[in-house]
Amino acid sequence: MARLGLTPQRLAAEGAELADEVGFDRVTASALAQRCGVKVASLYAHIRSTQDLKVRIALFALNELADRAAEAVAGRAGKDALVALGNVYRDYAREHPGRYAASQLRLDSATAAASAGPRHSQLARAVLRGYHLGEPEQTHAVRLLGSVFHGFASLDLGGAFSHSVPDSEESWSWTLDALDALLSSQSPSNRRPPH
Amino acid sequence: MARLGLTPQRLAAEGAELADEVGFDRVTASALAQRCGVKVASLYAHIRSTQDLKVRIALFALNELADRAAEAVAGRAGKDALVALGNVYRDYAREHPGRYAASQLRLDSATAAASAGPRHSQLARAVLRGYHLGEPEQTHAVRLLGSVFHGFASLDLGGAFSHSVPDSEESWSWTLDALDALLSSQSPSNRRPPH
DNA sequence: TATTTTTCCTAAAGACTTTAGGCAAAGTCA
DNA sequence: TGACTTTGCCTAAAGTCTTTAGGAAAAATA
Repeated sequence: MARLGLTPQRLAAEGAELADEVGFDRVTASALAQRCGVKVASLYAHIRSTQDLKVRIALFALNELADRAAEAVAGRAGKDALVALGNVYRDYAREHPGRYAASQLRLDSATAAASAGPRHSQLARAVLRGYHLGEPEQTHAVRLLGSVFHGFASLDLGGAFSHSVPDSEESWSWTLDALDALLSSQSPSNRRPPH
Repeated sequence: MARLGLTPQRLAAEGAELADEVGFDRVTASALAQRCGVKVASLYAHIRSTQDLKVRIALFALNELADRAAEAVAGRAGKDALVALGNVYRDYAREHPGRYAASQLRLDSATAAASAGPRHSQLARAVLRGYHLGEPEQTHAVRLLGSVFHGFASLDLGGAFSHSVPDSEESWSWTLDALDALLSSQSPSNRRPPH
């Protein structure tokens, strides 16, 4: 009965660790309680349900990922920014597979709107400033970036590219080059920004 | 005790239906048994475990998806083939969200190798024949296509593009145009194939 | 200090998974 | 056809996870 001072935030963070260790789909209230040195029922003072816990982990991961993305994009522009942003997603999926899986959890629209999701779009928009796109091209490009980054990270994480030549790494560089070329050619001026 | 003639294949198909109705993560042996008009324990004559059931549903979905992709690509070339292939994935995710989620289930490498996964790569390669890429560009392009198709379908399904202007549909057309342009520019001849 | 709130606990009910053992239907073979 | 084996379904039961209810002690508040 020594009180441990658990909070929903702390539980989300511990849950994120647990997800990385055993997989997001195996995060249970039982396992988390054990990890925190507490009985299962005690968790229900802090979370409403296991689903609620999973949502909190998802929000935690989305936020952490947005923080990293913001850090990577700051002070960079053009292709540098594009590569830095892409690497954040790819590296996060590799370093924190459980959190990455959590970040893909389906959220209801109110929760999604209050999540760090919009920050991710904003960061993609910031990167695209270097390519001088108008609307609606910029929005399309935001979605393309999201699709490629998420799709690549997801397939890479799933092992779709492993045990096969060439290296996943090479395809990733090639993909970033291709995206840069594509976005540059979409620019109204149709010129590459200065290196 | 009227015997229903269940088989692992039939259970996978019923499981796929169930996944579309309630979501892949809520597919349980209990629910499937109820749906088949059988007691839970009876399922274990056909499947080893719930995990085994999920794997079978995943394989079912991958196969069905590959069949559709093959059908769409047959008799088409160039951009037509690219668009047709992309639409298969996008439409499948929309029509069969549970099956699409199942198709993303992580499989161990032996199972993955025996799945329809390789057929998907082959179909992407077939589409890319129209762009006359050499190696390793073709492999990179296969991966890019996989990333974009999967990423877009996944985000679209997650509602990331809904309730927002412009329409997801427009971004999809734009994306396919962009991919076509990109692949054409990667071609050694650097010329667009005839329309 | 007295009171209220919070955080932990034990207990218990309900759902899902999985194994064990039994019985009758379906398939096999004289 | 009748005996034998196999198969597919059943009931029963044990284990895990979720969730609620109610109680006791620590922490916060007045």
